[in-house]
Amino acid sequence: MTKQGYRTNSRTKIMEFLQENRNKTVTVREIGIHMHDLDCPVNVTTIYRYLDKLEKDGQLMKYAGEKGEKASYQYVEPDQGCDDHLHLQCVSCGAVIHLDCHFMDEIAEHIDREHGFDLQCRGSVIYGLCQNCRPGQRAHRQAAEVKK
Amino acid sequence: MTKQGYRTNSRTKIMEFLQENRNKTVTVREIGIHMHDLDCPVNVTTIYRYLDKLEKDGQLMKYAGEKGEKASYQYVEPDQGCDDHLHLQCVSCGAVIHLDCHFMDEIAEHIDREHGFDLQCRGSVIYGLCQNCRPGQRAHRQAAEVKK
DNA sequence: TTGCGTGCAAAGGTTTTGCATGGCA
DNA sequence: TGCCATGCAAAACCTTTGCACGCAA
Repeated sequence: MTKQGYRTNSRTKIMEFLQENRNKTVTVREIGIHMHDLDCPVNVTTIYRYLDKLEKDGQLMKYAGEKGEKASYQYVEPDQGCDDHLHLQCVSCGAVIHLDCHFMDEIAEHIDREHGFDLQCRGSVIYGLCQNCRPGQRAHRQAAEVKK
Repeated sequence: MTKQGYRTNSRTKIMEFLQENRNKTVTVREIGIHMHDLDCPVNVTTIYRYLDKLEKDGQLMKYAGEKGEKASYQYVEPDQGCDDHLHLQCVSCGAVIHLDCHFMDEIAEHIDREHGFDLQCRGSVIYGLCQNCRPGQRAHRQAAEVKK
């Protein structure tokens, strides 16, 4: 983790937004819109640069792109150890589930022993439907609608 | 699976390339370069359209983007059932391993029962290092070099 | 002949880079 | 004051779309 850098109004608000949405991923565009709504418009360049920095510092996970969309980012607790477990993301509402249970060890072990493959959790995403979005559940899809 | 469409020289060669590389993913750019090397240059538009068609027909799996790169595609056997198992991709050489063993059921079941999550294999990729590319192995990295 | 495939040009979108300015420490 | 952060403009990419023409069946 490198040094903190300056604390500016923009960065503070972006970080707040990331932390509020730590249970799912957000895109650069969404951050931009949010900042605009806050009457604190920020250039996309600034967002990209700040996010790159945060990712290098390990405070952010970057996903190449969710199902054909563009890159998305997710805040991670500094000590959450997101490198040790896989992540499930709901394709409907965007929620991210951290698979940090005992079973994670079994997966890594099986893949290692049976397939000779050394798992790398950072950047790996398993898609599907979360509890709330599965058919038959009452649909909690507000988040999904917001996305476009 | 929809109808076959016309058989043209370009399509034949693109399909051959996809099948030759069925053990890993390829990008539109790589296909373009390959076609150029074959003295059979094809417009990128054509590649995109053909790939879209193949994906709709289920002969191709499309990945949103591998580790920050752009979309990549992989040929799948018509009856390979790639919707039923996850895929491991080596970040070094690009090889893809089909996780179509008994353990796949355990993963899906655990994720379902413990996390209420309905797995969706298509598009999900787990990254890591394959047998040949793991440190300590003799490095088979020709493929990795080709990529850039 | 008919309809699909292809190339070209252009557009839309995301992300990056250079440069000058402004602001935090 | 000295960096670092920011905005702006421009560029580099990736991908899609419209249109006209060519070619397979």
